Amino acid sequence: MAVKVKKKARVEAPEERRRQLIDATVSCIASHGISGTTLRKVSETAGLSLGLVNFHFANKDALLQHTLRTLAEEHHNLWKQKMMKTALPPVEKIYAIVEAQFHPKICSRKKLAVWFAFFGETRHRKIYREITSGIDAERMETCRTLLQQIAEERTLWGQPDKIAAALEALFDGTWLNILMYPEAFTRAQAERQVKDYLGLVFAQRCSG
Amino acid sequence: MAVKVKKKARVEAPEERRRQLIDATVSCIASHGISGTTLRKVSETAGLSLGLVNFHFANKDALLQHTLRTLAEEHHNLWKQKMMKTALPPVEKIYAIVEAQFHPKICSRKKLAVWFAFFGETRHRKIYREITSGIDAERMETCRTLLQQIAEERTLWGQPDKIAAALEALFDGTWLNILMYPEAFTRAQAERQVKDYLGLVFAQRCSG
DNA sequence: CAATCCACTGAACACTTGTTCAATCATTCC
DNA sequence: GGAATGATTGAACAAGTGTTCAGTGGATTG
Repeated sequence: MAVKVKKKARVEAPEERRRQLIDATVSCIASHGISGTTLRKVSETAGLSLGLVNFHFANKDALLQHTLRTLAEEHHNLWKQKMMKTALPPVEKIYAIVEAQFHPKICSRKKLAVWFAFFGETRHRKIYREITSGIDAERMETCRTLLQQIAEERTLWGQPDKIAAALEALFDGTWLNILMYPEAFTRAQAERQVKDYLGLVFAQRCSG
Repeated sequence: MAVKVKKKARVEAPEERRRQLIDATVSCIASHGISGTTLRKVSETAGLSLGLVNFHFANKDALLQHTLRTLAEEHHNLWKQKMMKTALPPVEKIYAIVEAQFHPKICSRKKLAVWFAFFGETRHRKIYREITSGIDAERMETCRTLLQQIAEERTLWGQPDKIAAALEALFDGTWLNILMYPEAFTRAQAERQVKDYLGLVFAQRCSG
């Protein structure tokens, strides 16, 4: 009966264990909030012992930081990759960034809950802000550059940096709406909403 | 030397004490997050004794709920009042709602920190969502109605409910940007940003 | 096989938490 | 003035927290 099912090994590679613990942390934050995320709950969710958390992470705060960093990297990798894949036209590249923002892998309710749990703590834990600010700034700058390129070939209704800022706000705002009122706001609607805004900005309605 | 300075009375009217405790809670959440807000810190911030918190509020959770409700009511009262004050034209009424959203009394960094601290907990504490959903829905419905009225007298670039949803996202998104990157995003800029969006939607660029 | 290594365990520790409650104090009422 | 009322205090308590660490055992090496 010794089927070769990948059972939970008693001993695993450190990276694998860290990943398991981070996954468990994401689940815990999503269902109990940061204030309700204890090391006991994390270890229990991961099916591991309490002491193991402090073995793989210096302390609880390090675990939380790694969790946020993992989410941030995942997001960063996705929009970067999606954007690179698309060939030349800048308009399509911006749309690719929008699609990455609302990709199921990134924009699940569970992960949104974790994102906003951290956002809610950014004021007094500036390390959290530092972790996210990097990718936020890079994406916004990328959008600004793309908009600048678009502006050279067609009339844009607004300045590129203003539009990039509005885009950033739409990203975060629609995320929050999906998190709080998932019955009223969906990923697909949010994606359409942001694209509609871009369509409004791009349209050469009455090219004089 | 007995100047009639309003010193902290040892005994105060219950409502006054409750207000003091809620103010202290706002300060605590803003500087330590919800997870770092303890009854000891709240009572210390308020300059009152520990036991008094549980005397005026059933428990810690009741205190937090009253705090959120107070913020929600303050916001609701402001935009309602600002909107009523403005005379007839619906366009001006929408602008009044925008201005209320970014009014210094509502949109201070301190209060934004508290708002997002609660947003970060809404997934597992549905009571928080219930408290805010009421005013959110009412404001969005009001905007939708106003946009419908505007659509009757001029061409609107988009459907009223879609625009109302985008407006909602812009409100929340700009709030988050101000909270996280106050050096890069200000209240005034945010207000202008939202108004620019409305300008884009309202403009009869090439009225055929 | 024996020895070494190190991921792993969970009991134990010091500390903080929310909550309770008997005692205290200022005020109000007769 | 004296009693009654009710707001206020802070010590005490049980429950839960993050962290430590001596010990366990499965894998790897010689």
